[in-house]
Amino acid sequence: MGYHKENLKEQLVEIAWDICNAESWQNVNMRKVAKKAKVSTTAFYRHFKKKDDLKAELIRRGYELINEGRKDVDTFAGYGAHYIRFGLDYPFIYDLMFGNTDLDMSLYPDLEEQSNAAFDGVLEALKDFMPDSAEKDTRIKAINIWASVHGLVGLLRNGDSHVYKSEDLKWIENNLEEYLQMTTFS
Amino acid sequence: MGYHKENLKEQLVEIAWDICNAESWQNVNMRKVAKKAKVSTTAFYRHFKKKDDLKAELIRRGYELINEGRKDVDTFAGYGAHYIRFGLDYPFIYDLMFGNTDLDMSLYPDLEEQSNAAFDGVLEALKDFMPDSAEKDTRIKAINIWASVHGLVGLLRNGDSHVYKSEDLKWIENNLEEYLQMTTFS
DNA sequence: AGACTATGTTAACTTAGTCAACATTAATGA
DNA sequence: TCATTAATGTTGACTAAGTTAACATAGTCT
Repeated sequence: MGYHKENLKEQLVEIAWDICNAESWQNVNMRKVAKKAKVSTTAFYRHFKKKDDLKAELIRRGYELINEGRKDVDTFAGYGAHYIRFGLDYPFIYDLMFGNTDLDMSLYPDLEEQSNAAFDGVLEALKDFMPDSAEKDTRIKAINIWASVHGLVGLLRNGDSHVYKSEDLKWIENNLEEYLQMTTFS
Repeated sequence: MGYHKENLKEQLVEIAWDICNAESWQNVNMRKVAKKAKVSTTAFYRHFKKKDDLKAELIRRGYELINEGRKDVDTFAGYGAHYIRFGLDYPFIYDLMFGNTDLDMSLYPDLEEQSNAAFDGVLEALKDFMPDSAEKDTRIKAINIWASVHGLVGLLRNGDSHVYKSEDLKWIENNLEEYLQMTTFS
């Protein structure tokens, strides 16, 4: 069974993931992906409507990866550190996920589901950690944590172009859990 | 004096700013900008080496705007709110500034200067606010605040695609100072 | 005036996303 | 079984957009 290729769709996604992961989304183009898969440039369009679909699928897989790894973590700071490490381990995928995706999200419900799951993780973990706080305070705190975790990844990635260079950021990177303790429950 | 146009360079930047501000950087292209300025498409290249230079200039002006407005603010939470409001008032410029700029920063020292100034603002304000903290703790706190402010803008902008929709985010948006107090010095 | 520099235009090249027309392989059902 | 249909692939072409080269003209300086 199979045409020229077995499961070309999956292959294209994996090739795109690899290029994006190694060189950024900017460097993912149809001709390159197709060449690596040894098919014609336009074979892609038998499996996706447009390039954005490919982008959405990479992002979805990024969330999936985060959400899977999350299961092995049990402390609250561990959750945060897990998100941050994902950003550092997959910088270009992360860029794609949290930069300006310019995607019409309504077209990609699967993606939305995974991204909601990622957010829910924070809330759940936080509820366990501060069970006696008012519901609303917990939610506000969750928002704050989510916000700072994602902002921090940006700083850790681009730290060199700002004042807080190597020293502090390196310390944070090597002591993520401690940093999160300090800043989350100060 | 002047050739066909007076200060075409400035004009091009302003046109690009307007388009970007209204429709996002994606919608800024040379042909469109040139047309609005009533010059040929390539006149641009007499004033800039490449399109990235234009992007860098828009980003630089974004920081400039933030830094100027900052002077009118005097409370710490006020600073944070000022940054956040900028992100909400100039969403597409903000995207450009804090998304994946994909710029070779070493080529744009003026830009780096403005962005460092923005970061320094946080540190200065914080020092006044917690003068008796250890130097390092203050810096770590500044990083945390910077991170959460920028993360929050992202959430306020894309809140609809996450769990924490309208309610909480709207409250935060209308009570920025209070939110910052709550989360910064909890 | 003559030479040099700055600014602008036209035409063309390049890269990249996408579509239409056509070809072929697998699946399906009378 | 075999003819029809659906799925998958290829070729060639179109379009949009960034950029360059060659040329033209306007201002400046000695």
